[in-house]
Amino acid sequence: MSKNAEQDDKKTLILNSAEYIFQSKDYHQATVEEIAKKAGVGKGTIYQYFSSKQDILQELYQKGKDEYIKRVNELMETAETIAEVIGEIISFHIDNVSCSRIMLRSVMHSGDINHSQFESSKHEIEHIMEIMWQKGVKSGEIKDISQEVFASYLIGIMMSAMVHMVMHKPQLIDTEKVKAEFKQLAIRGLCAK
Amino acid sequence: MSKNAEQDDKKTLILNSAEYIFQSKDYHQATVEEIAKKAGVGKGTIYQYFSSKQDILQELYQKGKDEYIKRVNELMETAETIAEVIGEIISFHIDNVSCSRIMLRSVMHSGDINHSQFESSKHEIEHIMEIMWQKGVKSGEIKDISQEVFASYLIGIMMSAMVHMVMHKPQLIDTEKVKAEFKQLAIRGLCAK
Amino acid sequence: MSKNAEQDDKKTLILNSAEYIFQSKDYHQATVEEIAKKAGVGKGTIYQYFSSKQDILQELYQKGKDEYIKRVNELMETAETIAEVIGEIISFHIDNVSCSRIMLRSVMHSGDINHSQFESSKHEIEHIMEIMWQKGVKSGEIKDISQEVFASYLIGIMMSAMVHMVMHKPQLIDTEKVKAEFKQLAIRGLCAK
Amino acid sequence: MSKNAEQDDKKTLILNSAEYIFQSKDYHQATVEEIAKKAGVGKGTIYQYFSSKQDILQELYQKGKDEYIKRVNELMETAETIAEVIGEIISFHIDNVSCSRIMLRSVMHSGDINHSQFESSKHEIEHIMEIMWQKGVKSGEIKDISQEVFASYLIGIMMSAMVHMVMHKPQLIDTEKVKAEFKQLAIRGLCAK
DNA sequence: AATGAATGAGTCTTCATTCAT
DNA sequence: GATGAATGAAGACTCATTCAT
Repeated sequence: MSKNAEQDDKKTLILNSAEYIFQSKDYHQATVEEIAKKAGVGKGTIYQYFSSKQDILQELYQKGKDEYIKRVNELMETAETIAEVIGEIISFHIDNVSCSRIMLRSVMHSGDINHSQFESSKHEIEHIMEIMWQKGVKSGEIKDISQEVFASYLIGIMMSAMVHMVMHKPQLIDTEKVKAEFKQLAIRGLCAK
Repeated sequence: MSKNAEQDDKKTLILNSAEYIFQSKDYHQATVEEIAKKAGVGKGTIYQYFSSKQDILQELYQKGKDEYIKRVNELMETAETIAEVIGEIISFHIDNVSCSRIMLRSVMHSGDINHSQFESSKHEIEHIMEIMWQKGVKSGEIKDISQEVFASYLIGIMMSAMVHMVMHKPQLIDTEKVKAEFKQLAIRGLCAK
Repeated sequence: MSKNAEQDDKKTLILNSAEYIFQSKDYHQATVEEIAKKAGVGKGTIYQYFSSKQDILQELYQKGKDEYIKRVNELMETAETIAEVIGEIISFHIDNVSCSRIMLRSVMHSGDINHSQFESSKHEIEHIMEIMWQKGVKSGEIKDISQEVFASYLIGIMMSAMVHMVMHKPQLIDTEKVKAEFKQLAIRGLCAK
Repeated sequence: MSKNAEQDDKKTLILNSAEYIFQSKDYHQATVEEIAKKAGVGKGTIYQYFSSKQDILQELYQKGKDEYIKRVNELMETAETIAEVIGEIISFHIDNVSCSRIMLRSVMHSGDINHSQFESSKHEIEHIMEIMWQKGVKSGEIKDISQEVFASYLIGIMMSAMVHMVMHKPQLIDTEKVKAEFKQLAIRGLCAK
C-alpha cells in the first residue's frame, strides 16, 4: 500500500470515529480525546490530519454533502418522474440515518460550520432542488407549489424521516413499511392530481 | 407593581434574553455572561432566578412546550376537521419561529435537557398526536397512514416550515402565501381523497 | 431600653449567631447570609454593625480572648497555687468548648485575623503566662521548665481538652472525670515533686 | 529516568508545593493557580495528577498520616518503654513541623477532608494509641489515666510542640533543649511514679 | 434603621491545541 | 510520524458587599 493510501486510511479512520461520536453527542460535548481514543490513535495524531476540531466537522459535513449530491444527481439521471426521485431520496435518508443526522445538525448549529462553506453548500443543494422542481413542473407533477416551499418541504420530509428513526428503537421499526408510507405522504403532498 | 410581579418581570426578561441568544447560538456556544448582558443585568443576577445555565434551557423548553400543548388543545376543541387543526398548527409555527426552533433543538441535543423531562414531554406530544390521528381516522380524513408515521410527518412539516423561515431572510417572505402552500402540502399528503 | 442597648443587643445577636456557625464551619465555608439567617436579620443589617465578614471574626476573637484573660486574671488573684489555677483553666476549657475552638482556629488560620491584632493578643497571652510561670517558680512548684515551654505546654493541655471534647460525643463524656484526669496530667507534668 | 519515575516526580513536586502553600494559608485561601505557580507548572497540569483541589489535600493528608503511622509502628517495635516511644514521637513532631500542621488542620476543618477517609484514619490513630496505652498499663508506666484521655493528651502534647515551633522563629529555638523539656513534661504527666 | 435584590471580582475546572521526545 | 504531557484561555458559578427602597 502506498504512503498516500495509508494516510487516507488513517484520516478516514478518524473521520469515521468522529461520525460515530457525533451521533450520540453534540459537537461541544464530544472531545478531541474521545474521538482519538475511539479511532485508536493519539490525540496529537488528529492534528496531523486536521487543522482543528472544527475542521473535522467541516470535512465530515463536506463528505456527507458530496456523497449526497452525487447520489441525488445519479437518481435524477435515471429516474423518469420526480415522484421516483423523491421516493429514492427518502429511502436513502431512512437507510443512512447518521448522514441525515450530520446534515440536520448543520442546519441547527450552522455556527459550528464555516459560514462561507455553509452558504456555498446551501446554494448547491438549492440548485439541485431547483432542477428537481423544474423537472416536476415540466412533467406536470408539480403545479401549485413555489420553488422555495418545495425545497423546504423536501428538507422537512427528510428531517421527519430522520426524526422517526431517531425517536423509535431501530429494532422495532419495519423499515420497508416506513419507507412506503413516507414516500406516499411526500409525493401525495407535492404532486397534485 | 407588586413585588411578585417585579420578580416575574425580571425572570421573564432573562428568559427572553436567553431565547434570543439561543436563536443564533448553540447552548454550549452561548455564555451566561452574554445572556446577562443582553438582559441588561449582572452575571450574578441570573443565578438569583435560575439555579444553573441548564435550568434556563429547561424553563425555556418547558414554557415553550406548555404554551404549544395548550394552543394545540384549544385548536382541537374548536376545529371541525383535522385539516383545519393542521392548518392552524402550521400557521402557528410560521408565526412563532423561535418556539419551533427551541422544540427542534430539544430533539437534536436532548442531552442538554433533563432526560426524564424530555421523555415526559415526548409522551405528552405523542399523546396529543394520537388524539389528532384518531380524530382524523374517525372523520375519514386519514385512511392509510399509521399513527407513528402520522406523528413523524407532522413533525416534519413543522420542521419544513421552520427550515423555510430560518433559511430565507424574513423580510423577503410573503408569510401568508407560504402558510397557504405549506397547509396545502400537509393536508394533501395526509388526507387521502 | 435605650437606643444604645438595643444596638448592643442586635450586635450580640449577630455575634452569637456567628459563634454558633463557626463552630461547625470554617470561616470560608460559613457565608454572611447564613449568619444573618441564623440571627434572624437581613444580610444588609450585618453591615450596619460590622464593617466586613472579617470584622465579625475579629470581634468574636477579641471578645473570647478578653473574657478569657479576665477570667484567668481573676483566678490568679484568688488561687493559692498555680496547680489550682491550671486546674481551673482546664475546667474552663472543658466547659466552654466553643471558646477554645475559636482560639484554636485563630492559631491555625491566623491569616483570617488581622495580623497586628493577632500579634498583640499573642503578647497578652504570653504575658499572663509569664506571670503564672514566675508565680510557679517562686512557689517552687515549677523547677525545671523554661518559660517558653511552659506556655506551649499549657496551650497544648488546653488543646488536648478541646480535642477530647470535639472527638467524642458530648453525651458519652463524664465531664467531671475527664476534668480530673486532665488536671492530674497537667499538674503532674509541670510541677516536679 | 523512567516514565513512571518522572510522573511521580511531578506529582510529588505539586504535592510539595501544596504542602508549602498550605503551611501559610488556609485550604480556601490557597488557590490552585498559586500552587501551580509555586510548583512551576501550568494550572492545567495540576488536573493531570489530581482530580480536584480537594484531592490534593486528601493525598497530602493521606501521605502524612501513612508516614506517621509507619513511623510510630516502627518506634513501638524497637522501644522498651512507652516513655521512650512518647519521647520519640515528640522529637518527630518537632523535627517535622509541616507534617504536624497538616494533621492539626485535619482535626480543625475535617469538613475539607472526605468524611469517611477522615473517620477511617481517626480509627487508625485511635487503634495505635490503644496499643500504646495497653503497653504502658502492662509495664506499669500508666496507672490512673483512662485510655480516651491518654489519647487526647498525647495529641495535645503534639499540638503544643507544634504550636511552639509555629509561634517562635525557628532560628531562635534550641531544638534539642525544647525536645528534652517536652519529653519530660509529657512523660512526667502520664507516668505516675 | 432594615432589607434583600443586584453585582462582579475571584475561583475552580475543562479542553482544544502545541511541542518535545 | 506518532504521541500524550503541558498549557492557559475561557466559562460556570459563588458570595461578600453595596444601595435603592
